[in-house]
Amino acid sequence: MILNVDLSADVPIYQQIRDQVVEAIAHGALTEGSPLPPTRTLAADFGVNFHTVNKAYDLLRQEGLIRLSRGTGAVVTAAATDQVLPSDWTARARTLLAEAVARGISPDEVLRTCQTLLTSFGPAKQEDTR
Amino acid sequence: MILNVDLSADVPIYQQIRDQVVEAIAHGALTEGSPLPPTRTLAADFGVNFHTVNKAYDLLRQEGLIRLSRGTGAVVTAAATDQVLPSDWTARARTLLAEAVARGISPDEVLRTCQTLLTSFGPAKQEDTR
Amino acid sequence: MILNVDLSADVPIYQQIRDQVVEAIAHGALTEGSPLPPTRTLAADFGVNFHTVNKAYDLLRQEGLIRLSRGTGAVVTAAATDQVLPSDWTARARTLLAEAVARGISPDEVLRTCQTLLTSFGPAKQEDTR
Amino acid sequence: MILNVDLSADVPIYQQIRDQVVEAIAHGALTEGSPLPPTRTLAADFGVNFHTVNKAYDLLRQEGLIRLSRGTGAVVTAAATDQVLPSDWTARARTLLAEAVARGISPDEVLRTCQTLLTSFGPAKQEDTR
DNA sequence: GTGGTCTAGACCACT
DNA sequence: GTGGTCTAGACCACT
Repeated sequence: MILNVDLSADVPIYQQIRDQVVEAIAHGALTEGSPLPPTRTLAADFGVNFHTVNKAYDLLRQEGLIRLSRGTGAVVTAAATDQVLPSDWTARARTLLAEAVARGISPDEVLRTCQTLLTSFGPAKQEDTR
Repeated sequence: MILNVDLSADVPIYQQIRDQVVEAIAHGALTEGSPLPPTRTLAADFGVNFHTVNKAYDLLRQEGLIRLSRGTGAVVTAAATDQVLPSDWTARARTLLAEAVARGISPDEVLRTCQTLLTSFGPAKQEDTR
Repeated sequence: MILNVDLSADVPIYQQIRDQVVEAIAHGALTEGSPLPPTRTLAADFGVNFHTVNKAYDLLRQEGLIRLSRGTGAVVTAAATDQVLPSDWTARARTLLAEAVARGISPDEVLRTCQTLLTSFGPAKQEDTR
Repeated sequence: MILNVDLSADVPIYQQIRDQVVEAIAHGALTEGSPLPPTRTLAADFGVNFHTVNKAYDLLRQEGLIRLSRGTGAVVTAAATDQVLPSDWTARARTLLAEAVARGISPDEVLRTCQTLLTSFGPAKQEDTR
């Protein structure tokens, strides 16, 4: 897993780390049981404060995507069993999609973009077993 | 246009108002030139301070979705002419979609949800059944 | 003189009219004594309210660039005799130039842009006398 | 960094603060990572309400020039990487320059003034005379 | 009558 | 201790 943080971006660093872990899980680069780098290692790599990485991991834990334990470190949790999108996700999606449409982009074009983004996730899961 | 604010939600009230205006524009409930309620009127309807509505309107103005002038009040701006999704929109969409997939929802299911949300926007204009 | 107003722009229409008259004078398309179109004519051409054009003309009058009289209509005033830039102009220029530099554009590049804009004004004054 | 606000000027106080921070960045008095004074401290210094400073900082944040976070306060963002002047900047510059020329100032004189203003920005970085 | 600005003061969220 | 949000109320600018 390769993470990149942009120290000068307007998105908080902990949020960037959280987002990239989420995307890595979606891509299948991280699967159930995959260990995440120790917070201190990651912090050293990025040259950021240890607490910043800690905060990202804590966010992911709150979202139920990773498990933290003293000995084992951080590992990816099994995907949730319930297959319904939480209503707050739908609300955020509605607003985001509305934003594009309100700016004059056609719904078709927006959907195509979503499809492109989604297909970039799916395939990785069929872990190539050569 | 029907707006609802949830005073106890963790999303700031001004953001909720902004989001709902964006959605109303996407739905076609508000179109180019449509007047928005005066800040103070809307504030009274919601039982919130007019400054809160003011901030929402100011956000929308900065996003180029509405125009504000003292005498005339707030009116919806024409949709932008450029039809490309800004890269920052795509980045936000990528993260949001990844979040659903990382939670174990299948990409197909996520796409269907997006499609449902999007069709609730577009059709309003094609609704004439002649 | 050809004026264009963008009804959907975020810049107020009266401001757009004012700006374009200023630019026409700078270009030499309008010189001392040149008549401006009657406000009602211009308003009809643009499909805007008569008061909007009126406001633009009043702004120009306050700036000393045109003269208004009931019979004669609006005519361009002689260029001011004092050849110094008012301090408030310099202040506005300072802020505008600083904005570009603060965003990482090199001062040289900014100056070149100013020069290009300025040379587009000058030549027109040598009214071709064929 | 030395800031001055003129309470009796027609330019809003929050705009004056915003402009001066922009100029300080252009001058190199504030560089990437430089902390800005806490909103409440600055407000006390000027004898204005902290909300006024807040609005100025919020503007700067939206322009991407500073970053705000609760614990850390306000710090200057890295300069943008793209080196092109946005078209809206050029439009504003065109109008401003036209204004000077329309008042009878020679384009050469205007350009010289721009150059003087610009050289007051750049050199701060090259000032090391080793 | 409309939005725009500013003051004053409270409480909250995050560090 | 820092910014973020919200309320309450005043006065101003422009239509």
